[in-house]
Amino acid sequence: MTSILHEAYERLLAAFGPQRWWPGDTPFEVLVGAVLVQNTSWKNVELAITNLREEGVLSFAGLHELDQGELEELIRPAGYYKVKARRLGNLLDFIAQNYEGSLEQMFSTSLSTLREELLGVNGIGPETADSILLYAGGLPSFVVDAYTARVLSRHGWIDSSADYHAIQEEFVRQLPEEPALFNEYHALLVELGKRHCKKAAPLCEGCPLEPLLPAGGPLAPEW
DNA sequence: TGCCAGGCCGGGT
DNA sequence: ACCCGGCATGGC
Repeated sequence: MTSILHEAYERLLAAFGPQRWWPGDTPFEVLVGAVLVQNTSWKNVELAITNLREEGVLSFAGLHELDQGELEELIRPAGYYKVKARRLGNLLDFIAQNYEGSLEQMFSTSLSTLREELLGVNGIGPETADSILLYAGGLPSFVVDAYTARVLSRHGWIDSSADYHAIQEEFVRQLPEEPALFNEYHALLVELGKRHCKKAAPLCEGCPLEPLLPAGGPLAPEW
């Protein structure tokens, strides 16, 4: 009843401990962060979030009514600020039109339906959608990011050309669909990536998963 | 000092 | 169906 991805999870948890992750005091804050963090370090996102909080607009109504130019200036530290202001606007418009501006109402929709709807919003791709579903909504949607793909690829557990959906399917296939597990696992993979699996470092020095390097190739049946 | 960070879109082959 | 440039700031 074990799998290589389950085993990897246990190792990461033992090595790093629980991450208690995704900084954000409210689901709305998490949702905003999910857009702002696109291809950007969390450090920069924190600066932008701080600006929004100090301006008193870190709420649905506050952000939705905000002038686009004002929004751009406030989120500037997060980079791509014009694009992200537009994408945030698109997302808030969507929530206003379909769920009366209520996240609670939005997250009461079925997971698969809501995911498709989010992907229909311009600027919301698979990772951002899954981050919102999992970290803001508490729904079991596994988040795949650049670190996840790199870690799995370097261990030979997936083909380096595997796309988002294929990678996500591996996790769903091997793990129970529990939001708390998906949440913690993604956080652990990001931590692993930061410490041992950066893009420029071909070797994973001191990687806690090193002993797992296999015997049997990618996703060997015995796992 | 250059490279990178928890993507995604649009236009070109 | 791919491939690629554009988007932008702050940290190491």
